[in-house]
Amino acid sequence: MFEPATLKDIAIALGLSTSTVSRALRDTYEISPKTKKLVLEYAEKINYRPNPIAQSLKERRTKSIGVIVSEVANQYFSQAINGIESIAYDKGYHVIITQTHESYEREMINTQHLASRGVDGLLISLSAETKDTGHLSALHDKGLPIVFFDRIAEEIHTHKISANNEKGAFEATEHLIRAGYKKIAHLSSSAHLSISIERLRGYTKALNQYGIALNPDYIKNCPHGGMFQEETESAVLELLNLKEKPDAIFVAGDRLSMGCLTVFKSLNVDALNDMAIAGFSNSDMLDLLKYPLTSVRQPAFEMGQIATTMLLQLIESKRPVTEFENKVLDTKLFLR
Amino acid sequence: MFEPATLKDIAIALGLSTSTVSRALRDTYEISPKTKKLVLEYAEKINYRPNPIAQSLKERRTKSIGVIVSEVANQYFSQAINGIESIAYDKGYHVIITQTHESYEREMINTQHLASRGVDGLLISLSAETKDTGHLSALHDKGLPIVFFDRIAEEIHTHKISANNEKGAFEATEHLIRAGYKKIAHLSSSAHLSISIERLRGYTKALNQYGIALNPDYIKNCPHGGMFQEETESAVLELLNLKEKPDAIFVAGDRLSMGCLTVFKSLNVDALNDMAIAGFSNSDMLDLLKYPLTSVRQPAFEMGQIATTMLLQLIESKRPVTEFENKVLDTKLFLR
DNA sequence: CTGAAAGCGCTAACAC
DNA sequence: GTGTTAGCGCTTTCAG
Repeated sequence: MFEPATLKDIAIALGLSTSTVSRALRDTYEISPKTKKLVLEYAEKINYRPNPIAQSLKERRTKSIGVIVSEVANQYFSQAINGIESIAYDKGYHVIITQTHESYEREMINTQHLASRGVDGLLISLSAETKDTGHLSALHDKGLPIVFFDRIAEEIHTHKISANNEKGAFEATEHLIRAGYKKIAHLSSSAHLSISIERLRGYTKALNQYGIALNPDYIKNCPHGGMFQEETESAVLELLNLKEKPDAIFVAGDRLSMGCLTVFKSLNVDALNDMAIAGFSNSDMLDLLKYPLTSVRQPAFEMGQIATTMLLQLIESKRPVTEFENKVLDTKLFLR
Repeated sequence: MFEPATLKDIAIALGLSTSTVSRALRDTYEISPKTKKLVLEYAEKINYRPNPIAQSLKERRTKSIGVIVSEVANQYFSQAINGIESIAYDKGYHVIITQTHESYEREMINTQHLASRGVDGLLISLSAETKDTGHLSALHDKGLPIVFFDRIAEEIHTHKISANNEKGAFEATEHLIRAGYKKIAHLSSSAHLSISIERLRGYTKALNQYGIALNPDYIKNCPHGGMFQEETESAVLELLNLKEKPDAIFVAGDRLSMGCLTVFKSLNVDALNDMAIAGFSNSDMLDLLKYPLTSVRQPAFEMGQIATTMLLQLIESKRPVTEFENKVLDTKLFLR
């Protein structure tokens, strides 16, 4: 097996002590130039790398951050992850990605796992099932830095970054209204998620502003964010079977938007022609779709970058941070 | 900061030695039932978790595996990752995902990073740029278990799992031929990748078998697997500008298939009607596309599972493994 | 300027 | 059955 060189190997080879070698390799300001040179050259020659596990044990940090998302197959999240990596790697941090698949239980397991593996901080977007955030506040109270992105926990006092969901939802709904639709339904993820609440608010606001009455039957939630297609399917069918059938749907999520189109596809095409859709999506393929989908796009990459910058700031701060930011970024509407 | 309980804390609280506590918590067969019970209950009560960093340092293993893929946004890879996780988590292993974005340099950096962080093994699908696999064979020679999936390095002697690319390519090409197309081009990732070689072989074989001459001008490679849209665009334009314009394209990759459609979209629609496409893709959205794309789908989830099973077998094997498997799974053709 | 020694949390001979 | 001790690889007082 794979036995990398250690400090001790260098020390023995050079007739020095491990502490001298250790200092020569990093510290410097009290080591003679000649030993330093000697050590550095030898280390270079044998391609020495300090054992990060030993360093972690000693220094009580792992130079790694944990990320918890619903699923990497979701375009929004894969773009956010790219943003996260771009910052983290620059600063010498490793990124450990985990997926909840919208399950509360998985979220708890992943959280535990990451915490016990000693990540220095956590970047999380809550699962659709998550109502209770006790698993997170427990860790947060013990001092683990956490930053929320996209799907926020209001009750935990830390940095947060999200899209302007209300405004984005407003604009999408407004677009439908201006296009002449009056019976606009709303298909959303689980009702308690921050993004669902905000998007619902934007939808409601747009209806109000244009003098359209809110019809409670028009609002459908998918408790698993459409992770199971049956969920989306039955929600859409319920809408289609209403006596007063809606003529448009504002969909509050990437996976739901696709799920919704899939349901439409499986039905007759007529159902489509008089049913417009606008929805949140970060997919790059929307222009290639058979059905025009007006989309609200979040600045995912940038959100990932900002979340990571915030987290590293918490991690590397000398004194406890007490002022927290709640950053909100604008979405962009793409008409189709 | 976050200071979890240690063995010592338990030992002091219970008036035992750390070794007794350590044994009580795990070993057992020589600890008296009563102390065992005492320790277990107390540990449970204070919610004790062993420090994995210390365990790793001691036991020279981290119970984590590294994964290197091009990008998680690629459906094939996100599905494979789900397969990987499903096995790894079951066996108590943590999964660290990294992306190369098809860059050789990133691949080397990620490999180094994962190795130095002490992953117990590596699951890798080569980047499009990678020609030299010295960075991997160096680690492999030192004893790091590595399993290749999808994009294989022939020269490294270890377990490998891939799709039957040749057969998949053959079937897709054959489908185009039977549909009446005769001037079939081939758009592929970088020429040296195992998947490119195999898919080219399948394409060639189908042409041969149906008595169609191979036209070298019809074969275009994208050295970055279409990671940059310009690359795909210029390749497709070159095909379209040939005096003897092809009437169909067989595309050898997920990203390339989408890139190709995007180029088509940006051109006039007529270019589409007389240009059929068949290609490798694991996207779930193909049925929703404006353009019918006959697709070759790989059993991504299963491949991830098998690769992980193989890797864990290498990692946990008592004696050095010398017999290696080269598993090949069938693809599935979806006509559109 | 350099070395000896302690210790991070855990496991495993080796006593007794 | 349980305690003592050493040691994984590294950093960091504390002495010289």
